[in-house]
Amino acid sequence: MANKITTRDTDYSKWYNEIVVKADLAENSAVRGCMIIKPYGYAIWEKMQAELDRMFKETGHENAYFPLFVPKSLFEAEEKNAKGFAKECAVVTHYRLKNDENAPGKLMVDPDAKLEEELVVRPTSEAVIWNAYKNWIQSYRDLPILINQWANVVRWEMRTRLFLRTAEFLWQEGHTAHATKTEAIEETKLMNQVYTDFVQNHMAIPVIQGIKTESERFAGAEETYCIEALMQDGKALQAGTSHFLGQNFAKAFDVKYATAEGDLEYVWATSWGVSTRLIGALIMTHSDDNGLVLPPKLAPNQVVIVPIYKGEDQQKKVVEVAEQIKLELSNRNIRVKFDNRDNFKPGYKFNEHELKGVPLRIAIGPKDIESGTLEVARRDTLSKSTILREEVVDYVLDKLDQIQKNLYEKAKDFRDSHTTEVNDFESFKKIIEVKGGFISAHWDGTIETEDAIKKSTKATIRCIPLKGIKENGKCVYTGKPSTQRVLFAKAY
RNA sequence: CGAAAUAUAACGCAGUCUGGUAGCGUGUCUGUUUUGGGAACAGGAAGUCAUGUGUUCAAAUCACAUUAUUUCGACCA
Repeated sequence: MANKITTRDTDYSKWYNEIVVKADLAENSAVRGCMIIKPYGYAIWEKMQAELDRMFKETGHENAYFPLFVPKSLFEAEEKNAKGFAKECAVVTHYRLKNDENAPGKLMVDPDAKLEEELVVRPTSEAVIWNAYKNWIQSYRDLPILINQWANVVRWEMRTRLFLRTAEFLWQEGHTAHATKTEAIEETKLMNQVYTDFVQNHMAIPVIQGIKTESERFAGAEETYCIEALMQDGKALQAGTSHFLGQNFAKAFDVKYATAEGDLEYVWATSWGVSTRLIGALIMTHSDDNGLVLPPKLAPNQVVIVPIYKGEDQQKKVVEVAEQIKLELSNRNIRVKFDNRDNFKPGYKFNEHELKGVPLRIAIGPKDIESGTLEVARRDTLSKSTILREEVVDYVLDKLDQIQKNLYEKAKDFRDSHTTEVNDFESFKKIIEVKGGFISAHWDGTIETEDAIKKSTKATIRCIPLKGIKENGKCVYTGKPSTQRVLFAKAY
């Protein structure tokens, strides 16, 4: 009951449960909405981390680590940011427990150990980081600062949803400081592109790049660039954001640098992040009724070998061939697992690895040994073929590549067929209700209209697409003139 | 915080209306036989029925309160 995850049409629980479970921390615990990432799920996260980290470094960034605790005075320095997060902060007020005299064996918060200044558990790290940057930046020679942090953050949401909105989550947050506005904006766009490349090429999830409207923008940002993906149930998911922060944080933390001309100027800032929410996106984009479907580039095991045999003689022969194939594949950097557990039957293993989303499965039995063949099954299409034993390496390399592409194409076809151009509000309402997905429509650019549409349909503006075509039209709600279509959808 | 539903074994559930021995499936443990799509049989272990109070000869079951969870609102990556 506690672990059941149900969206409107789809029960994702069996897929999630391979990867993550809701943390059952304690009876009557006030901590809700935390998750335990199981080893298999964490292995996927590690793959994602490794690739993102490589991309960050390739674009000139370095990793660093900053404190979990943010003194309240620092936190409130940038007003808009503080206000945006104020309602969802966990706050540390005491630093000690003591024995409870009224309840032997129990502990209580020591009232004498009240902190003079409360500590906010970071919901994001701008405040601590910019407090540090103040001391790191003196001159234009110190710029740019291009730093990324891998960390956990806490956001005490009213309502949590496993994976997509947990109270604590893992993420990376990049925080950069630049001498010029142009350079900072370039950085913001660059990271938006890095996220796009990663999500599309590695996660096989097609995304729309765009900028957020004022009401959806990050608290404290001047412009928020985002990538938006569409899930199989027709709801949109924000997959990654990069923010141009202007000089807001520089002014709040008084971070100035001496220019080459000797003037003092405030620096320009960006921040950008993606979180474990991406694993949720991965599941909800590709999975089918048989369980997870993982893109080869992120699958902890790309190939699993299942042996089939009767009796010890056969077992010996089959295992020998299987080990040999495993070696051949590993030598080509393919992540391969030989499932030689003797206490499960092949059929059980087939189903288990399907549930876990392993892209390719190789079955080897006595018949194959005799004929020099192998049976290879694809997870994405659930189709099986028999191949020659000596072709295995080339075949696997080729198929892994195909699966990666096929998953992307499939997701893209779904996304495209669930993106509808709409020109009047009646169809807007109908499409959102019946079909779901993205709606491309004209908007007059005002918050009032955005709000009214949200109230009436629950759909929000996901983004103003970067690659949108300029065209003159009339706002779908007010009929006022507009120059570009924006993307609406119901969102997670 | 508003509205509704739910809480029984590790997991999924029945039993509650109509009070009277704590049940089923999966998993788990032992043994034997099994292995080309979730094995079969036999035997075993496992539950303060969310918590508290009340009604009753008797409460998983009825009443009241509390807590937690889920879904829908408001909030949000």
